[in-house]
Amino acid sequence: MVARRRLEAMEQNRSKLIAAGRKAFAAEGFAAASMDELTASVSLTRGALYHNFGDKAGLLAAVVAQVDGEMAARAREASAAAADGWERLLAEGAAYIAMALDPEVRRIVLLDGPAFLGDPSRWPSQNACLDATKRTVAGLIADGVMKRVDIEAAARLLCGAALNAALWVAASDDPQSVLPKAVHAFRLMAEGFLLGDR
Amino acid sequence: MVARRRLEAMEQNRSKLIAAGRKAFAAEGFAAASMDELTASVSLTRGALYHNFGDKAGLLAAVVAQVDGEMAARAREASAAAADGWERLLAEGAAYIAMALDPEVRRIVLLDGPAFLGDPSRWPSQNACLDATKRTVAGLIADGVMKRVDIEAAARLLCGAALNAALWVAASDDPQSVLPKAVHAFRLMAEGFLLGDR
DNA sequence: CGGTTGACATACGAGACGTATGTTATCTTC
DNA sequence: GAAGATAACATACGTCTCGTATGTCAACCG
Repeated sequence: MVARRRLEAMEQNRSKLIAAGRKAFAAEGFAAASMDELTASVSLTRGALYHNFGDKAGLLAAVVAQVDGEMAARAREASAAAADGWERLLAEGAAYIAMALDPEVRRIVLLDGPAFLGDPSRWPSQNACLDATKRTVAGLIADGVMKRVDIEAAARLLCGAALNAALWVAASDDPQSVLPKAVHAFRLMAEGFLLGDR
Repeated sequence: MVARRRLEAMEQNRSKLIAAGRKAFAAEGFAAASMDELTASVSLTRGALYHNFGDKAGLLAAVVAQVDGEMAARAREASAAAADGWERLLAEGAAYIAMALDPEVRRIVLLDGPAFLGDPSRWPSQNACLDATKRTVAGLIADGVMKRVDIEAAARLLCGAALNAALWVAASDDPQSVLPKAVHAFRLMAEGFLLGDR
């Protein structure tokens, strides 16, 4: 407690800053968040921030990576509970829609992330949604379940549909009542990729 | 030329500011654009800006409304050229994907717009993409072409898929080669909403 | 044990936004 | 037709923010 190792203390400060970033960015948005207030809220100064993350966008990238990692974990849970490969794709989609109900996810990953960090597929954290969907789609095409379509195109469309539906659900007046509508429509649309008729 | 009517001059200044906003926001992004430089580029000062648009976000809203209006016009053109109702939906989707190749549309309407103005469906300009798609979907359901699904949900998913695919196309290294892949995948996915099998 | 390095704090400067105040041309009203 | 009122800007100011440059202190190392 008294004499911590240097790296250990540094890692602790990084965690505190990232945690403060999640709160501030989610509450006020990236642009409006003040780095002075943010760092002071964890008893540090901007010196620590610029030393660890380079600039304000660097902290955003670190926050996005953390949230994105948690999203990937939840997606894997939903995926594991599914029976076959096709149900796995649908489960992942429903999971992403549900995840976007979290204000942190919505504001940080879906709005400010693309606006201030550029295209999600070029993030260091590699956007969990896209990555998982691409793998699932690739498997379904190989198994002859899905029509032969460009993997990245299908993944982009599916993720885009899911995340956009999620933004709608979150912005609606009664999220809980429109969520099933979104999930149902997503399922129908995804079935457009199914081979045969069933 | 010499003694213009008051309202006419004011409308001209508004137009100049909006035009400057389109350039600056597209080139530097909303957050990085300086209102001093922007107003000076059309021989005005920030006084004119704050008098006409209230604040910086007000100018963004005006710019978004203008670009959004142009998008709606182009969507109507694409729609009018289509044979039946279903082809009209696909044509609109393809048109939106193509439109997002324009850096102005991408940066202003798809990235900064949602981030700084909130959910597109609550914009004063009412988001052309969403609105047109909703009308088309409603017609197709009434005609028994599409499955009975929540209209807003279907429109949101279709627009989300199209716009997200567009962001992918735009961010790719060779946009012209991936665009057909995106359009093809969009068509397949939309067919999930079709009644019957063909 | 003294020098060095790294992690962080502090001080500073450059802009940027929004507002409050001033200025001028146009419109109204008697 | 002239004076007051109003609208459309310009100007000046204060406050905030980010990024950097400099300072400082504890931890490490030979």
